[in-house]
Amino acid sequence: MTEELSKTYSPSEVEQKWYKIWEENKLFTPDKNSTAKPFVIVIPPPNVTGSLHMGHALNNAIQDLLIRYKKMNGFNTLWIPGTDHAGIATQNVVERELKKEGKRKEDLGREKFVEKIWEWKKEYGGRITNQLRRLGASCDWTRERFTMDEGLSKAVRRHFVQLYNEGLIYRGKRIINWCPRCKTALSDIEVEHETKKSSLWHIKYGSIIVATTRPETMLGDTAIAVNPKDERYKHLWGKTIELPLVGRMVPIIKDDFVDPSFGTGAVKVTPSHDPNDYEMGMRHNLPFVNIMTPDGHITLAEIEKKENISMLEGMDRFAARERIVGMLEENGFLEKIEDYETSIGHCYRCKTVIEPYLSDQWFVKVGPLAKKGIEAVEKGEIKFVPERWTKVYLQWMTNLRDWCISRQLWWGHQVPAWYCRNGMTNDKCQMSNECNEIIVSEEKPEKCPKCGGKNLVQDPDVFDTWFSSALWPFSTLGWPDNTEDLTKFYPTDVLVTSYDIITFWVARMIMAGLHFMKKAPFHTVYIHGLVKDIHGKKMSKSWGNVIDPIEVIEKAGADALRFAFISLIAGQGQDVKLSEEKITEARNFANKIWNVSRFVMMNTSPSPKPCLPAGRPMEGQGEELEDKWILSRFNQTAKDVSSAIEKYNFGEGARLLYEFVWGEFCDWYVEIAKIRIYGNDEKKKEQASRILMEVLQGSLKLLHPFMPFITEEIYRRTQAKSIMLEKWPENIKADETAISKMEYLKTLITAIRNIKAETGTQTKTLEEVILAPDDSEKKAIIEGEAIIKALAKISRITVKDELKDKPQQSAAFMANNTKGYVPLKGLIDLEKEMERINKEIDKTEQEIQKIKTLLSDNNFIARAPKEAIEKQSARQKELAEKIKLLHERSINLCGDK
RNA sequence: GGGCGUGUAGGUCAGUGGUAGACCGCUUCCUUCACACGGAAGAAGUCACUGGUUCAAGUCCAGUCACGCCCA
Repeated sequence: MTEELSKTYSPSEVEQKWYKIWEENKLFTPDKNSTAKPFVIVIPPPNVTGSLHMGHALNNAIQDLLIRYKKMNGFNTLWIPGTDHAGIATQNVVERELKKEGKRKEDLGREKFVEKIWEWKKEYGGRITNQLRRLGASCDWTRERFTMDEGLSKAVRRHFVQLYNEGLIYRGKRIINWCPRCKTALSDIEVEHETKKSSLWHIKYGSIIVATTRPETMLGDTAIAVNPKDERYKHLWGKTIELPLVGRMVPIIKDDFVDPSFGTGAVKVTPSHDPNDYEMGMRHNLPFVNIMTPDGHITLAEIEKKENISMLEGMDRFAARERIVGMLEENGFLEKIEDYETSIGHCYRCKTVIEPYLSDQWFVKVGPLAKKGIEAVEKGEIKFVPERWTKVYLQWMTNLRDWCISRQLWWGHQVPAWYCRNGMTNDKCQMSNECNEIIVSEEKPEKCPKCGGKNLVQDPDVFDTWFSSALWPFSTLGWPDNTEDLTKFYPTDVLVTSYDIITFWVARMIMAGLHFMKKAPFHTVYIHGLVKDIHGKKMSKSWGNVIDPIEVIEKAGADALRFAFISLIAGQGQDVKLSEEKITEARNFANKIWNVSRFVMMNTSPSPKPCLPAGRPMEGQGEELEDKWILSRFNQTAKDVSSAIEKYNFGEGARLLYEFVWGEFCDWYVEIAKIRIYGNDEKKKEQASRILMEVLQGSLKLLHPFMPFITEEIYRRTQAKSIMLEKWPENIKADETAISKMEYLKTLITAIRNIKAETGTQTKTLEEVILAPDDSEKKAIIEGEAIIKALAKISRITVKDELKDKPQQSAAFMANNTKGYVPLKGLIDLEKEMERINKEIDKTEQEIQKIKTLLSDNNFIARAPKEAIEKQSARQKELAEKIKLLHERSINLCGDK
């Protein structure tokens, strides 16, 4: 009949098989001839050197859910995958590899080193994309892109040249964030600030005392500043004082920037080593004295040579701090040291303390670009989900400083700018020359347009990685060429990402998209939380709390991991706390799906298996009450799951399916269907198995975006067609009467089971149950007689209109408006039963008291809507009945004694 | 300092003004032929606190406390 299915589901046996089939059959590639509306997502490109972590797993599970859902809903879906060259991170990885061989990148030279990275990329670059396949991501791999591909590199060059020609990019000497370990500039957001305990050193500068958190930079001081309103220092205005140790004479200047309440109200000014001091230096025309090498060591090259400080030459910046403080103390310049908390910037890639550093860099003038980006969101062209992230985005966009895009790295897109070195005789000053022309061009220019010289040297710097990933939504589609894909698939639809990247990436994509494509790159930005461990801690190697997604996939299956994630997503984009327990729960759910499918297939007619569209009209057809019920509930579930997904309430969708499949289909419908399945009526048997298969197939479709592998595996055992190509069930018809009848029957059965469990007769089939229902309930009881008998294990149901003579030695219960008695002659433990009843009475009385108070409240009667009042009165009546019954029962019990 | 978020059962979390929910764990019972990764039943709540709005607040508003994150 059916090939044997194992008792437990083994994901490892099926997952990779199906992925291969899907990919080989190009099920992830959009149909070229389709006229259907496209639905497009671009993947947030993971770092090419990375490996899949839980953050990726969550992010891609969501995207895959959307893509699979939309595909089943008739959209021509496209999910573009790819990876990011991640400048610093990748360079660091390969540098570390080199270090193992005892080499530095300088030993190889730039060209060889970059070659080495490409080799590395070739070997390991496919790791993360293969891991995405393990997850089940339905990416169109035929369109896979890498940010350093030829096409994308061309896009970056166009990006730069166009902005430059529009006056939105400039080069200049500014204070930037410098990482002395990576030896490159960083943008403002690549610096992580951390508040740390430090000191505030008070140093005597002649008659003035200045307070500073960075005493070592005093070597580069070129002024002392005070606030012009600060009367304390009036007598010193315009005077000069001698810099301790260094001996240089520096002026005392007035500047509004100085906060009189900070320290002594007088501050040292080091224009080359502090962004605020830089501004002051510019305002007051101060000299700029650099005292540090790019790797964070002291240099005295720009300082007048003096014997007493010569030992500082080449000293590490932190050692120099201690040394200088020591020297100040020895020479009586140190007034005092205070404890002080200060915020210190660190490199986001290597955590080294950032140095504000004066250097030549390329900048994007973001003002005009940000303006468009703000308008697009304010006008609703782009919507953030959850909505609250809009504020974060807008706040950031309105406070933007110009973006430093040049990086002193070897790996990345080299800046397409050439310097004319014509007439240059001295190789020492690399960037200065007599012609002085900068040529910005997508391709290398032949000669200098100004002087005709051919000695052109390209800027050695590369771009910030985000400068290229800003273009991702259209560079992946072929821009700047006007390709078919670009016309067809831009703008994309939804961007799925976590909140930590809104500023890095989302904002920049929006700016670039609006500027170059004149259209926002997506209409919706769905922001999800970060993956944390069960205690809410970030997963990190140093904490030792990392769960590896691939290990989970191997143990529990990708479906389990995905379902665990999705069901953990709350409506508001909170962080997701992943635990082994949640994964186990999801694995158990997969196993439940597997087993109910086994049951259905074991009881289904031989092939060809019926292929019935789920959710067809349910009137007529001679179906039983339970059939109408389950089909109605299926249709409601389909509708509710759709609406949850449309509203990005993915967790809600998962919970609805879990509840329907396990709590309704397995726990109730299958049990009820067994009456016919194991019965003798062939026609009824056929009918039941047909509905079983129908609901199973429908449920598999609804589950598919959540759990792609198991649903395909089972579906293909019932169908030749891939479930990916099936239509999403969308018949909304539901038979409300059937639903309420079944809900009542479930309540009744649970009530009887309860009595049986309390009286220890759970496993026995009891002879009789006596029921006194109201009219509508009576109908349900008659219709559901077989169901009650089978599920509550009762041989006979006696329905009475009125209960005149109360059955002796029986347990009583209420199920909605039905009074019920289970005769239990000789089976009742009187004391226990009495206890149970008293407890029940207490509980019921408490509740009834609450309602009484409410109903006697004139305000409630006057102002509450009619339905609310009616509902409460009905409830009161019901409870009163129950109390009455319980009291009667209590008296009867005494009689029984 | 500014902003955002969170606080509900022992744990982890849902919750849409009108009877407080799920899973795990716990208690009792069940190896019955889809599944012990299972089934049945049950116990377990000061919805952080204080006020306010409302006939009615876990839900809306204000404040307080605790924790977390982001920005400066």
